[in-house]
Amino acid sequence: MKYFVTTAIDYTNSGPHVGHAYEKVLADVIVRYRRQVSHGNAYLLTGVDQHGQKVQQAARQQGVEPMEFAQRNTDQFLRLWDLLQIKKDGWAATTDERHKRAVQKVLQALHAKDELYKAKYTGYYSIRQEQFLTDKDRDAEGEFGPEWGEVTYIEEENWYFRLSKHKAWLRHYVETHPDFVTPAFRQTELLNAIERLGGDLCVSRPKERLSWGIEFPFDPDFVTYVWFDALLNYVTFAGYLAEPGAGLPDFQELWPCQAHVIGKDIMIPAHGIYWPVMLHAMGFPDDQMPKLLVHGWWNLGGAKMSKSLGNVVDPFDVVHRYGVDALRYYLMRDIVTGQDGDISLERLIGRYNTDLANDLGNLVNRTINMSQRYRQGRLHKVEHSDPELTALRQTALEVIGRYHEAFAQTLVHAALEAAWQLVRETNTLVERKAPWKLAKDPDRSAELDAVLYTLAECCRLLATFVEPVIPGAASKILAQLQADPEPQLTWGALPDGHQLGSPVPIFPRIEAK
RNA sequence: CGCGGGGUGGAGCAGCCUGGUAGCUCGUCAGGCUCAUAACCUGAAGGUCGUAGGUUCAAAUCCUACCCCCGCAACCA
Repeated sequence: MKYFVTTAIDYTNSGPHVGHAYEKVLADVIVRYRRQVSHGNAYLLTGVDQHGQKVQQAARQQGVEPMEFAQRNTDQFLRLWDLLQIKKDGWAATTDERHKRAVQKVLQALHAKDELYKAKYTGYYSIRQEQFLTDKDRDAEGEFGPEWGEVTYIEEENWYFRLSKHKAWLRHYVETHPDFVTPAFRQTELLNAIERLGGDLCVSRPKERLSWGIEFPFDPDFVTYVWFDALLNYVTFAGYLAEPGAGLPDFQELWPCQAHVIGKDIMIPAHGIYWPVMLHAMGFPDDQMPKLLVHGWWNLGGAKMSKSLGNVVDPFDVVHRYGVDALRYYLMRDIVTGQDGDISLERLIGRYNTDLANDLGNLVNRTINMSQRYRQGRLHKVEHSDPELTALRQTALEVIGRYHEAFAQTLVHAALEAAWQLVRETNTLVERKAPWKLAKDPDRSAELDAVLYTLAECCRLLATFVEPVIPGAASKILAQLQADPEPQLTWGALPDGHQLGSPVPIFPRIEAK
């Protein structure tokens, strides 16, 4: 079994902003941690949602084919994930033929089980916005405003999924599986939403209205509703119903998914209601249900980031100006997983300069430098009973425990906080032991060796602690230590006689503009 | 009674689930060190943890009521 994590697949009607980046970094960090503790047995799936009306509309506005338009935005996302060092194992693009075929098989199977039915729908329809309107779309006077353009009352046939039939099952499932949703407070919200659940889910769109989608295998005048198509990516790209030789993973190896990493906006109804019910209807037993990890939002100056307000932060720009380590570290450090945060470039620079440059980077630099200066970079793993060194080693062991504990609850900020306790105490030890004084006293030569070894070993551990969050920097630290790049979260992995490399600042300070 | 989140030293945030000396970063003040990226270390000032009750030997943490702020059409993590 592999530890399987997915992200939401991003909608390709426009390019990425920093919120998209946050989610992918979070998922990547979780998977990188799991790879550390399970010798690489983890799998990250991310991708793009390319079908649907908004894409078709946006493409038309620009006068290009939907596929071309979607591909353009897809390329943007791919470029960003590369830039952000997102180590994805699978790529879910919903126009992939393998996905389409699997979705059609699911539709066919649900149809055969009488989970789908065809019915007429009547309602108000906005031609300009190409969508049905509900009472919520009415203005204060109870009218549909001019933003909707011409509104007509129409009748349309569609396919429906028997959602409400499974309401009781879903309520019971969520109530009896408190780990279905993380963080816990979201479960209340979900249960409330389940109670309000009314009718069934319309899962088709007539082709004459929307051509950009997956065709119904048993009724070619219809295409699949975009959410129904999109949610299935989590199984289709994990190998569910895949044909032999399709180049997809072995489904048994991955499923059930340990964490669908999603934003709070798409928990209800898509991931908290539609998705588990779809799986249940498809025949997935309760012990094969996935888990949800719901994250918060980055606001800007206290306001929600939105394309229409134009207050979005461009992740390409941030990486270009401050580097990928600065962005990844900031996104993971300055928000509590699950809560909202407020993004600030001043704080990003501050976090980078104090935590990474001053505290961690400088510690590594001074450690290696002193070893080079006093011992030509060669470590001596000597026995000692120095209480301060013993205490620091004890701290290191405690931090290993807290690090695992934090990740067990996917509290990335807590893992980093734990690591920084070790950073601080190691820096304190340098002051206390003052190796530059020990170096002048031949009688304390063994003590100096013990100190230098302890410092180097702490640096090695710290590199491992930060690897999930800032993998590039971590490997640079390990390279300068000339340590084994394989993570070893135990004390004493550096052997006696180990030769360190040369110190080069890893996090150059960002100077204020 | 729509749903949910939040209110912790000057600023920004942890801690609350699993009650027990209030913690981190920045800022301010005073010292130390010189190995290091003018980085590092120590000490100090500064908080009745939104308000009022309750439970308890003990409450930022649990319970009740109230006050204030934020989000909940679409784009959208």
